[in-house]
Amino acid sequence: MATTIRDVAHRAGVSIATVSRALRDATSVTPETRARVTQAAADLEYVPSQLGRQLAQGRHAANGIVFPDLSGPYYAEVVLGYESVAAQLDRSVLILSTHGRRDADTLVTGLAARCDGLVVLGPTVDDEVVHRLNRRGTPIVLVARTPLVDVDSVNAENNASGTLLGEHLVAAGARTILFVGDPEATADVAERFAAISAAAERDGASVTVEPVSDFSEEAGVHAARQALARRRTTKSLPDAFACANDELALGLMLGLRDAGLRVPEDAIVSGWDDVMAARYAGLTTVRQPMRDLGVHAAQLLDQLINRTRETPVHEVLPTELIVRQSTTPTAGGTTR
Amino acid sequence: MATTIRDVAHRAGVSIATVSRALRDATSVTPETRARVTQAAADLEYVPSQLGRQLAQGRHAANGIVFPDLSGPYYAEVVLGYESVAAQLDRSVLILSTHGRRDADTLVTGLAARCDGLVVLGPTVDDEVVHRLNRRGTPIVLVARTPLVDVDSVNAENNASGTLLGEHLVAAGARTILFVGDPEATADVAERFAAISAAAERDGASVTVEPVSDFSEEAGVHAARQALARRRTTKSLPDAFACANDELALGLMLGLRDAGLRVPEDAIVSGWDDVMAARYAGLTTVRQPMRDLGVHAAQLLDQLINRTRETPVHEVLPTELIVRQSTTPTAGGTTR
DNA sequence: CCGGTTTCTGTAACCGGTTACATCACCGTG
DNA sequence: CACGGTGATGTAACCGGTTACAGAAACCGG
Repeated sequence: MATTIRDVAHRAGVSIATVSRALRDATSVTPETRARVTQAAADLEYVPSQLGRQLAQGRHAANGIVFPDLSGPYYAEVVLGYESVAAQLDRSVLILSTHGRRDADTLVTGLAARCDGLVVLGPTVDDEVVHRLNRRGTPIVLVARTPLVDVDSVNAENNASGTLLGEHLVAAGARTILFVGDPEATADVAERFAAISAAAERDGASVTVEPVSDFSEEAGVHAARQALARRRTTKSLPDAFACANDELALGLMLGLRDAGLRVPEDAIVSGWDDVMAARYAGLTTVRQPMRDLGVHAAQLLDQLINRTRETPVHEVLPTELIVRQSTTPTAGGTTR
Repeated sequence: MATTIRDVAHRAGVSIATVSRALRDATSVTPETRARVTQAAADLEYVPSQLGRQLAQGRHAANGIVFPDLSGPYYAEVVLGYESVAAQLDRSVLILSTHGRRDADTLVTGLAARCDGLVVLGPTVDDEVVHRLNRRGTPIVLVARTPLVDVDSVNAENNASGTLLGEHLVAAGARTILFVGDPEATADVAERFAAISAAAERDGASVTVEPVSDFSEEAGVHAARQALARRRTTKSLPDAFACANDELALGLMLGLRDAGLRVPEDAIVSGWDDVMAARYAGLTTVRQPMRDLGVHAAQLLDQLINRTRETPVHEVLPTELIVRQSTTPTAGGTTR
């Protein structure tokens, strides 16, 4: 195959150990030999085999990241933040998307064997798998997942923004709020729901739940139809829809408008995440520092890999309420 | 560190060669010894070191992919398609985002040393780097890039859809069309521009160019302002804006509306890519089979790695014109 | 001019697997 | 019963680097 360190050693007239040293340490090698080795390496277009190097050093110099999907902007941004830090630390990033794969457990275990540590993002594998890897000594950081006591985690704040959102909805005129999304699904959603409903009820509104567990646009459209169907019997529609994420909210808005209802005049709608489309749809939502989630995760992971730290850390990053037309009937105009 | 193949061999009372065989080949090992080895491996919770394995086999069992960014849905989708195929082929995927890094060349070269082959996506590194790696024998597939004769490539069709789009714009009433985007920037954009303008001019419209090279939303907003500023002197605004991609188009629409103009009544707008936000903005655009680009690239790359094929292949995947409200004044209503 | 450091380089043992080849036991056949 | 053939297993060489240790050369002060 390619030229090896021995070829270079031979050409430069030195031993392989010297080549190895000359090409890495500036020190501990005479400038002359160093020059000779460098020249020989250049002549032969020598590129050190990372495989040999990694085996000798006993490290992959690579980090893994597991996520459900990259379709939405959410995980993609986290991955980008993660990658940027990893690259700085001179580590490669291995990705694994579990979306729609039943053998996710196996794949994640396989990934773990190919890197020095990994980040597990969102609903991908069971906690059981995380625990197993953790016991085995694999450095792991959880992101956007229910934290486990003995595993590092990074999450976005839900409480404060949820409270703000709840208050905002009531201030915008909501009396009956429907939370769209299953609070049982994940801890994140549970927190959002709890915060929103607590604030809204404190301010005198009533909150009910539409337990949707598939957080997609289609599910949002469907939820709208459900609510409209119920209107026939109950003669009333909720005047606000607080959705567990933006995609649900966007779908819901489509569903409402298809039925001739106007947002925000006839009903106000909020989402969560602030995806790009939310801006164009004028959707009120909560922005998460997605890229920062990735950045922090990479930093924590690096500490674990380098054994700089022993005790687990659980970070919570702040979020921000973004108010747009979908909840501001007074500001005029159907969503532009 | 962890338990090695020698520990297992010792416990099972066999040689390491036998362990190696027993754990991979079903054949060439007695069922009894096989069972004994398997048991020993299980007892010791043995996980084969991928490093050792990779070095011995002389392959990384990993593919790389280089892209500018994951922020838009475009590259993310390609990456997903790529990853899905790679996973099936039991190969890991290493990612590298070059966005805003000046040392992209070095990083890509480094990446190439860590995998068996790689895909280079969009405007990331110079052709010169690609050529160098190619000469060195690294299997490479280019995606969404100007093809090079001796390197595999996968691209989306621009001509047919561009023609359709050009015709559609004129049919929608466009007489004066402004192409927003720099045709000199990339071959892709050049093709789109050529097809659109040829068709439009054939049908009697005139086409001018606003050579924007930053394909961002902000650039779109800016382009709108430019056009509006020019209106003061020329007393006229183009009645159609054909943008090089969706983000430009979305920004442009924002810019026009901020100035009180209605889309599509006062001017029609088209994009290219069909990002998610395009749907919510009602933007007419051209949909590319992004995921398929990734899938095909992974397949081509696999052929290169396994030396199944010698001669370079250049694939062109079909695209589709998606007509929405931004170019259909008759269909009524400002974008919903 | 000598002994003791210091500095540079080479030898060889790793890292943890795979695999060519040798070995050996056992089989059926003439 | 001797012999060639077959199939299971062990031995050891490799993959391509890193690095502990040893040895040699150069340098130092007394």
